[in-house]
Amino acid sequence: MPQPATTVLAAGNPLTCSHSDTVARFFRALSDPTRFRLLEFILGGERTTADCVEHAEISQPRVSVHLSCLVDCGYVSARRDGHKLQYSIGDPRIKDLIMLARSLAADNTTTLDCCPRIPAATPTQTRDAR
Amino acid sequence: MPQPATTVLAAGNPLTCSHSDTVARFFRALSDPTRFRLLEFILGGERTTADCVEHAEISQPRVSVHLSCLVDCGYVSARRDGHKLQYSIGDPRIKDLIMLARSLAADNTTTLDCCPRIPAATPTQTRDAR
DNA sequence: TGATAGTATTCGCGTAAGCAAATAGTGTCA
DNA sequence: TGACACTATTTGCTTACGCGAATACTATCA
Repeated sequence: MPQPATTVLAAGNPLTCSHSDTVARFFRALSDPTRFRLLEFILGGERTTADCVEHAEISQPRVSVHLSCLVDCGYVSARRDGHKLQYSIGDPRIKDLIMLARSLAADNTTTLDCCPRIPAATPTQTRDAR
Repeated sequence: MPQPATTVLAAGNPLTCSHSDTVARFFRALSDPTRFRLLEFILGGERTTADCVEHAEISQPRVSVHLSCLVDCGYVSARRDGHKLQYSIGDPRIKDLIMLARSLAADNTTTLDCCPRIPAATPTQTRDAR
């Protein structure tokens, strides 16, 4: 189903000026399993850093970096609550994005898992997380 | 807006079994600028490998690898046409995903570009990207 | 205002993954 | 079936980036 290049651009939005590289950077934030799991966790409700550390099972500094990244990329927003920081999803469209991706990924699990270009889902392979 | 963790899972879809790592892998395919640009290019209509090579301005072997990756991850499908291969978008939801991401990324361009966790949009760049 | 809980930064390391160049493989048509 | 157009793989290199460990910073409250 070949579509002219203008189809996307003429969809009635002002997004045509959004450079591809920026969108790729945006996706990059979700391409790390740890970060993506953190986002999913926060998608389930407001979470403190401590919650995230416990959930992610990695060091606090690492979680801090990942959360900062998610904030910078616009996925989550932080709110101070006494000593702690509370993280939550800032935009309802994030949920749509995740669910859409889940749906698409689910339909391609077999080939996805075999893609040699993106070898294993587990970085720093110390544990057999498969 | 804190939501219970069950909200996503009880949304009436069977996607709960789709592991986070698989979805992260799915996103990984779009996290590379070259690959993402190729996908956008193909989104504009059916393209041959030669078209993609010309568009991406990298070597044919590299393009081949990227296209294979996009096929494996379910973004595009390939069709033989004489000597050539024709690539096209396989699923209309892909377009939705891209447009949603474009929209979200556009709203966060400033912070996105400053995220030190995802340094520069240009790989293999000799300049000091900080 | 000082103690401290909570968060962020720096450092060094190792793997992931992008690239070009060379080359091998495969499908199509004369 | 051989020649050729097109596509995929291999090799070697370099950079990106995730990790833990150590440590520095900072906001809050007694």
